[in-house]
Amino acid sequence: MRGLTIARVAAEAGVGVGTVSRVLNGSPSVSEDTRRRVLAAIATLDYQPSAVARALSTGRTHAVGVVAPFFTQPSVIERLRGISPRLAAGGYQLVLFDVERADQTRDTFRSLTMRGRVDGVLSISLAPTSRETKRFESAGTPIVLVDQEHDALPAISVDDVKGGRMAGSYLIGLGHRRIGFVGDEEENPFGFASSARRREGFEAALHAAGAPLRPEWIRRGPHGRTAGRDSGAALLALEDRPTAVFASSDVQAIGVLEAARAAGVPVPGELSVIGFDDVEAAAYAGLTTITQSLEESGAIGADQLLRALSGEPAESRRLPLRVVERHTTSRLASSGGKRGTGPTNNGLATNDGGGMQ
Amino acid sequence: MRGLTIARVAAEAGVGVGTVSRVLNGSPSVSEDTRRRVLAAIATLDYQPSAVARALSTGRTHAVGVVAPFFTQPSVIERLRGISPRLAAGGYQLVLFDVERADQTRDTFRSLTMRGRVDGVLSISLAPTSRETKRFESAGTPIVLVDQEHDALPAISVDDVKGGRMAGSYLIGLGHRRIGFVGDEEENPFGFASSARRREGFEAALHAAGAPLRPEWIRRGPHGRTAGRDSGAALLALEDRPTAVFASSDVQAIGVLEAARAAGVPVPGELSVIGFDDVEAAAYAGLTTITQSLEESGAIGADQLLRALSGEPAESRRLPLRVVERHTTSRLASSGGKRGTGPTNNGLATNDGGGMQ
DNA sequence: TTGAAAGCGATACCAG
DNA sequence: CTGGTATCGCTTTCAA
Repeated sequence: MRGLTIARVAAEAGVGVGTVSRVLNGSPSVSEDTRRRVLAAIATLDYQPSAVARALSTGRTHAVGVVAPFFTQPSVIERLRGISPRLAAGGYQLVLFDVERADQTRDTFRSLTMRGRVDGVLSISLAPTSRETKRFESAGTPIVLVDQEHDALPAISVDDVKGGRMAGSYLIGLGHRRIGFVGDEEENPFGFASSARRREGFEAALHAAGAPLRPEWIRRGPHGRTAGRDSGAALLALEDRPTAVFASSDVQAIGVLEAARAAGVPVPGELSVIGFDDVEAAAYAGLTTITQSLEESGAIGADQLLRALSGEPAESRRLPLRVVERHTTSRLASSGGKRGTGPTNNGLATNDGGGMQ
Repeated sequence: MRGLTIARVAAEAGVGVGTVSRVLNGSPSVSEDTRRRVLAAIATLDYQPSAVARALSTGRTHAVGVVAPFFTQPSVIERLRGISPRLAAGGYQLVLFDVERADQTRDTFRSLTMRGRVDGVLSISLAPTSRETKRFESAGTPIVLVDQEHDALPAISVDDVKGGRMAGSYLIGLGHRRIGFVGDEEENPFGFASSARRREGFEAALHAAGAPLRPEWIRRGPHGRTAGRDSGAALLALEDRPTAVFASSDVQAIGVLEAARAAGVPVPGELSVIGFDDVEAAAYAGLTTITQSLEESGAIGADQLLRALSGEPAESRRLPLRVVERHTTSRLASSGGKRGTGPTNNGLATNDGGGMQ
């Protein structure tokens, strides 16, 4: 059955196509009797309207494009977990645009401005250039950014510098003075800057406390667990090794934990580790970290985009950061400060919720 | 600039719309000179064709719908990791349909058969009813199933019964006789049956070896890490507790590992644990498991759908299963078999690749 | 309340 | 090689 169109339904019901369309869209100006007849015809024929035809006619696709770099990354997944249900509730489909290479970013944004592709865009960690931004504007396609700040576009962000400072201060508050850092390479083709900002805040905290800042304690490498493990191993191999480490992401922190285990360095006994993000695996690993409410950031971003889609202006939001104390940090043994000593078990947390599926 | 259409470009270039369309689609029958002129006009106007108009005209949306239950689950993510790049390479967009409640399944499949939504469907773990299957057929929408078998539709699957048998035999080969099982509830609204099938195979292996099969060693609960932990704890609290456990998924196995740690039971010293799936976290946790090549299953599913989309018939494929020995299983201490003893470190693996991002 | 017809923005066939 | 036009399937005036 090739062309089961609205015209066929109209014929079956003995009415005009306009009437069928009205029934389809719940228009009140259709007599109850006619409506029943049309509905019957629709059921008999098992008719389903064409989404594209409707989209071409109305100018709305009811689809939202979600742009994400390496969407299988834990932090991105958490954000998607917040985005998906909101979009679905708003009646929008989620079209996923994965970006695995920096040069794909431009192509992706370009294809997204093609009219009729999506009604709106949610961009995670990636920002359009000002030229692309203008394109979106002239195409009438709203775009909301997540995990970044922007002066012209609504964006959901956190204060990374402050987050770095929180991590530094937290460790210093535990009596640590020799503190290492494990983060991303700061020159990257994607333009990611959060790791660098977290490092800045971290260094500021150490500086303010008069703690030493050795260049060899600052390790930057690829984002990932294994790279984090390598950086951690390098740190632990140092003659004058740090007693604590701040990793600018949880996956890197988990790598550091592995390195410590491999080197036989007890955590948090001889090494305290704090991460950043609070992904699901952090709860599982018992990792102390700075939570940035990933899922919520996605949900809020989706909500703002939905607002924009419904005509109201979307707003930028800066989400709060908070230290989540778990089991990988503790007071430095030889110091006599005022904070309590952390637990001593390393590894698997036993009751930290988080429910990995 | 509201209506920047192909007509506007045609006017700008001083040609007909048909010619512009030919240029857009790389038709060879356009003189080099004309082509240049049209291209110039396109550049000047910064024109982008409308995807919906094109879709309505050609009957192809260049989008594929991916249906997945709880897409943030590790195993589903791994499959998506294989799917996404293939689809992108084939020029298709990925429209994600998350299913979180069983009753959404039908709505999802129904909306997917709406013509003009997507050109094809990839369904993970969820199967359409025969009625829905007919709908897809009459709509001309190819559909490929992943993680399930089907007699009328192409499907990418594994032999779950055999997998369960492999797990059971593996543990028996290590000298274990008292072996527990942790899996999903077998009556579930989604109709998932793999956990039940794995249990069947597992029990068959134990039966064949003459190993005891105590009802209290079989635990079924919700799919998830915390539920796995609870089941594991229950198993360990048993007077006559098992010396090994087969969990029908890695997340549940990881829960069992947590329970063992909480109970102070050394793994694999006093308890061997084997999982199923081989998700990324399994490598990280050093978990021995049965790999089912999740990412590859997604890639193959996508490839088959792409074939169907290009006219060739898609084929069903059954993927191989293989035991991946890591550090959570070892020979039963008191037994004198022929296999070597497993490593003794529990928890974090130190060099197992897997590169969690 | 309803039918007829004009778009929506491309593609593709048909002449020339 | 190129222009004109019918067509895709629906929504939305405009009259009646």
